Amino acid sequence: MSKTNGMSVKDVSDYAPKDIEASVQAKWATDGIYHADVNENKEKFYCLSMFPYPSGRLHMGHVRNYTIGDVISRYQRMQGKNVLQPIGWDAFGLPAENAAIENKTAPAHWTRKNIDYMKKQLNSLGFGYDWRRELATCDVEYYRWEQWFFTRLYEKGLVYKKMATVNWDPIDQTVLANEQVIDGKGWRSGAVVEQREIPQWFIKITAYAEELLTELEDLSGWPNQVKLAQKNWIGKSTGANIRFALDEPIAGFEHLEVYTTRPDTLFGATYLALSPQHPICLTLAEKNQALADFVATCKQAKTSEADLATMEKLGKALSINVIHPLTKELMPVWSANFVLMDYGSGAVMSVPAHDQRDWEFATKYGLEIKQVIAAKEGDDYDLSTGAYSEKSTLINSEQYSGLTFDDAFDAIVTALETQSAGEKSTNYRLRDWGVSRQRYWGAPIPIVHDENGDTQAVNANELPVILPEDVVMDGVQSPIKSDKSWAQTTHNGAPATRETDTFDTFMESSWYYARYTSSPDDAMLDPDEANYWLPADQYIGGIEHATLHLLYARFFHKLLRDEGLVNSNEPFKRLLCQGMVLSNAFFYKNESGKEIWVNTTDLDITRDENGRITSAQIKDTGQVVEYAGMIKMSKSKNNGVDPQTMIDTYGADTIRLYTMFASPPDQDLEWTETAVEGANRFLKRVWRLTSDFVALGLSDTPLHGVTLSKEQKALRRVIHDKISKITDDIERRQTFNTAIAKLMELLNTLQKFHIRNDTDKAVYQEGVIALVKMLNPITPHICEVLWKALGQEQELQTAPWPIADASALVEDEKLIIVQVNGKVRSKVTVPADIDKQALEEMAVSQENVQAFITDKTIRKVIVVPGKLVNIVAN
RNA sequence: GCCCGGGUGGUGAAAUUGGUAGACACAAGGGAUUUAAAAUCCCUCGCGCGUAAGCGUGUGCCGGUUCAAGUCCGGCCCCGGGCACCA
Repeated sequence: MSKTNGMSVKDVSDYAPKDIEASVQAKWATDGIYHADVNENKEKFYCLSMFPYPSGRLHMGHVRNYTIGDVISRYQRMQGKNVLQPIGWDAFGLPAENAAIENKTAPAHWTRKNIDYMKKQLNSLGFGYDWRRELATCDVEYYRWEQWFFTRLYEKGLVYKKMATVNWDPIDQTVLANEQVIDGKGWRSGAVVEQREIPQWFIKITAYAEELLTELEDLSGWPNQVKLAQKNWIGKSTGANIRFALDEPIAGFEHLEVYTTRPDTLFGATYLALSPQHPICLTLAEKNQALADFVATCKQAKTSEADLATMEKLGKALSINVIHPLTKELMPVWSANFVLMDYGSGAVMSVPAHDQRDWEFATKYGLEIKQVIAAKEGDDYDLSTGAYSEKSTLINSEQYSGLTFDDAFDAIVTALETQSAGEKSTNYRLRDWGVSRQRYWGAPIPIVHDENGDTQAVNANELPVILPEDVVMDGVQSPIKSDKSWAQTTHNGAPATRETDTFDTFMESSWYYARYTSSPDDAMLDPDEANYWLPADQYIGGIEHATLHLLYARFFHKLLRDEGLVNSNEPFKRLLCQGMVLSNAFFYKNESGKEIWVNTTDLDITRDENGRITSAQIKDTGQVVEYAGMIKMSKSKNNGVDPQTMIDTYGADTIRLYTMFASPPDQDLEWTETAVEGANRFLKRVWRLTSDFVALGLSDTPLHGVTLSKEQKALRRVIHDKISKITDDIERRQTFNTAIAKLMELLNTLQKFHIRNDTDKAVYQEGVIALVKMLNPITPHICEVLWKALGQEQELQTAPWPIADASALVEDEKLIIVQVNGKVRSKVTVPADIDKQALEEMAVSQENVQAFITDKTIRKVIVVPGKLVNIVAN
C-alpha cells in the first residue's frame, strides 16, 4: 500500500478532503510543477482567466471562472503541452477608495491585504498557477510601462485632449463616477449633480475601427454572441456626406454638411436639423434668448439612458435657410434635441416621409412631408400615421425616379460629387476612448503642463510617475489633487505641473495578459518571450466584458504590434464566457416598505413533496419572508454562498466538481446544496472503488495478445468509448458537465463488474487508471492520492492523457431499433456484419412488428446501417 | 424599437451530423442493513390506461418539409441578456 503525505487510501470509510488537499497542494508548490518557461521544443498552451478585482474574498463567480481555466490547463498539460496559467490582480479602482474611507486606511493597504487573503483562497482551491508571474496593476513596475506606452502613443499622435462631460458635485466640488450618482444626486453630499465640461485625454481607437471590425472574422474560436456585440458596438455604416449651401454665411460657415445613409431620399429632404451643440446653433443662441434656453434644456436632459428613447422630439426654428443641392429649393434649418453632436457632423437632413424621428418632428412642427419612396410590392403605407423607412423604388425625384436603392445611391452621390456637394462616406458608432479619471486610486497620466500651459508627455527617463500610497482619503478630493505639492515638477529643466487625473482601469486590464508572458525590468515586454506565448490559446471570463474590456484588449494588442512588441494581430484565440452563478433569494418588507434580503443560512425553509419552496421564515425571529426565485448571487440580494464555507465543509474537489457538473460553462449555474452533496458522494464512491480494487493487489497481467471474454470486451469497450467521448467533450465541445456524466457512467460500469480472474483484474485496472486520469483535471487532489495508491510512478499532472484504442471499440453485435411508420416497435441485437437483406427480414419478422403490419402493405423499408430499420406500411 | 440567447419530467440537465426523447445527477417514494439513526446498497420514477407484455400520448403554441423532427422551414407566444434618438 502506497502512502502520500501521511494519507493512506486504505482508510476506505473516510474520504477526508481536509487531510489530503492541503498536503497535496504543498507538494505541488514544492515541486514547482506549474512553473512554465519558454521551451521551443514543446507545443505551448497559454490558458488565461480574467484576473480578479481584489475585493476582499472570492465569490462563486471567481470559483467557477478559475475552475474552468484550471481544468483546461490540467487537461492540456496531460496532452503533453507546455502550459502557462498565470494569475494577477486588477488592483486599481473606485471600491478601494470607498473601503479606505470606511475603514480609515489607505487604498493601497486595503488592496494588498485583500490580495494576500484571496491568494490563500485560490491556493486552497488547488489552482495550478505560475505564481512567479503574479502581478498587481497597482505595482509601479507594472503601471510604469503603461505610462511609457501612453507617451509613445502621444508621440505617434494617437492620443489627444478634448473637452468632455463629467458629473460634477457642486457641494463637494468634485467629479463623481457614474456609480456615485444616485437618482441624479451626489452619493455623499446629496446635491443635484451637474454636467460639466473639462479637458480629458482620449486614445484614438476609432483609427482602428475598421481593423477591429474586419479581424473579428478571424476569431473562429469566439462565441458569435460576443463578435456580434462588438460588431454592433463598432457600428459601421455607409452613406454619404452632403453639403447644403447656406443662403447667407453664418458663424464662418458657408454650407452645412450632413451625413446620411439614405442619399436616395435626398429629394424628400424638407429641412435640416442641427444638434443644439452645433456651433451655428450656439452662435445664434448668443442673440436669441429662447434658443439659448432651448440649448440649456437639452444639455441638462442627459438624465437616464432609458428615458432617451421615449423622450419627446423638441426643436426650435433657426430662421436660416439652405439651398437643396439638386433642386436648388430653399429649405429651413431647425435645431432638434435628438441630433447628436458627436456623430457624423452634428447635423442631419430630415426626410419626414421616410424616417420615423423626422416624421414625428415634422408632424409636431407642421413641416413639409414629401414622399419619394414607393411602397414595396405587397406593402402599403399611410404617411398620416408614420414614416415608411423601407428601401425601395424612387418616386418624385426628377430623373432618379424609378431607380432602385442601390442605383439611386450611386447616381445621386455621383451627381453631388460633380458639383462638390458631397461624396460617399463611412461612419462608425464607435467613439474614441476617454481614459481620464478624476480619481486617486489609478495610474497617474504621464503628462505635464509646461510654463506656457502646453501639454508635454513625461520624458521616458523621468518615468514612472509614482502614485503616493501613504495617503488619507477624505472622500471628496483625490489626495494627488488636494496635495498641491505633488503636481509640482520640472520638464526639461523648467518648472511644470503634473496632470492629476489617473487612467481608466480598463487601461491596465488591456495588456496584463502580455505582461504575464514577459516582465523585464527595463522594458514593457521582451518580444521573443511574448511571441512564444502569445496569443493566449484560451481566455475565460464573464460575458459582461463582451464589448468594453475585450474590445480595448484587442485594440491594445494592435497598438503593441505596431510598436513592434508583439507579432500577432489578436490577443485571444479562443474565448469562453461563463454564465452567472445563481441561488435562492428571500426578502421581506419592513415598515417603510423597504426590501430586506435575508440569507438562506438564517432561514427555516419548507418545501412541498416536489421539493419546491412553499414558505420560509427567519430562524431567530419567525419573520415570514418571500421567495424571490433563483437569481444571480450578489451582495445586494444577500444570496451569496461563501466559497470558503463550502470548501471547509466539502473540500475543494467537491466544489470544483459541482461547479463543472451542474451546467454547461456558458449557461447559468443554480447553486443547490443537496446537489453539492451529490458531487461529494460521487468522489466518495471513486475513493471506495479505487481502494477496494487496490486492496485486491494490483495486476501485472498484460492485456495485449490476450483473448478477452464477452464481458471483458464489453467493459473495455465502455472504457475506451468513454475515453474517446470525454476527450472530445473537454477539448472540442468544452461541455465539462457531459464529460463528468460520462465519468460517472464509467464508475457505474466498473462498480457493476465482478472481478473473477487475472484478466478481469487487468481490464478493470485499465478502467480505474483511465478514470483517475480523466478525473484529474477536475478534482486533482483526490486523484493525486488515488494515483499513488494505484502504484503509479509517473507524476499524475504530467502523465499522458489516455488514448482510445480503436480496436476496443469494435462491436461484434449491434442493437438495432425497429420502427413501423417511424414509431419504435421493437429492438433487435444482430451481428455487426449482417447484410441489409438479412437485417430487413429479421426486422419484419419481429412479433410486435408483425402485429402492426399484418393488414398493411410494406411500401418501403429504410435501413440506417448499424442503427435503425424503419418499415413504411399502409 | 433593433440585435442576440433560451423555452424538454417534481428540479439541474442530456440527446454532438434529422434516426430509441429524458443519459448523468438532485429531490421524492419503497425496500435492505441497523437496537435505532447516520452512512451505504438495491428498486420505482414524463403523463394516461394496464398486474404485466404493451398501447396511447408527450420537447412553449399553430402549420409545413421528411420514411423519420427537440433538432430543418414559415408564423406566433413567453422568458433572459445586450444596444438604444447613430441620421
